[in-house]
Amino acid sequence: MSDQQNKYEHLDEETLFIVSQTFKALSDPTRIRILHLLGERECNVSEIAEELSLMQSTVSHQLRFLKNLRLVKFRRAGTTLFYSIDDEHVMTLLHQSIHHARHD
Amino acid sequence: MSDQQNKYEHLDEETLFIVSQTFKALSDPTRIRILHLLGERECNVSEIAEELSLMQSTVSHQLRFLKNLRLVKFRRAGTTLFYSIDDEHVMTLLHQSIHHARHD
DNA sequence: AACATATATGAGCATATGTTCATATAATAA
DNA sequence: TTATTATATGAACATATGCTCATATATGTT
Repeated sequence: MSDQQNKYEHLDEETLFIVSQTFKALSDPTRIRILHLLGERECNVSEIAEELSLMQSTVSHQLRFLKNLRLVKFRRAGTTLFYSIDDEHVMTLLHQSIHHARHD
Repeated sequence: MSDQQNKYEHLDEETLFIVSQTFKALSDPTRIRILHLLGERECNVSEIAEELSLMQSTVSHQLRFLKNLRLVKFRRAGTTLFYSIDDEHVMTLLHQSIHHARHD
């Protein structure tokens, strides 16, 4: 029989990268606010900026970040882009964390 | 009757702070590796450094970070400090994320 | 075409972050 | 006490991050 040392199974590089990227997306207050708002309703860029008192440019930059990670998606209506959530799993993580922050 | 506008309920500052801090802790590969290892077994500082091929100083700095957020705790045995997980909820978030990273 | 509106993008800047090196501290042993 | 081992800490550095400003692009309108 082989040794019963039960060596530790390291996380592989790819998993580590994906996981850290995901949490990084959720680690910034501005992105959390944007995701939380989009969790309530679909919004265009200027609506987000106004509702959250952010510069249009700030919102646009963060939306690009979130879109690259496929956490949000958008549909076009003329010159207006409506953004919405594209990753329910990440929203679940966010909502769990919010729930715990409030009840701990 | 009042308007049925259903205004958006903003996240309060404190929740936002706690949530972003929590995810920030999980957003760094080194901290993820340390937490994941401690999720398997209690370890002292040098064990962590050796198992993960990190400098003792790096491990110690990150453990302080995690301890400040009360994600880990330690017990003393002579000059040796054994660290272990102190926040099962955050470990749940981590494990969920790892699971999804592997299956998506 | 010219113009208006909505959004995206690049550069610059200030701040935050993570690692390393050198050294300090703490507990124990001789 | 001195030496040894384990861990913590501060400073310095390089890189990453997030915001703002100015401007570009894209669509629609006249």
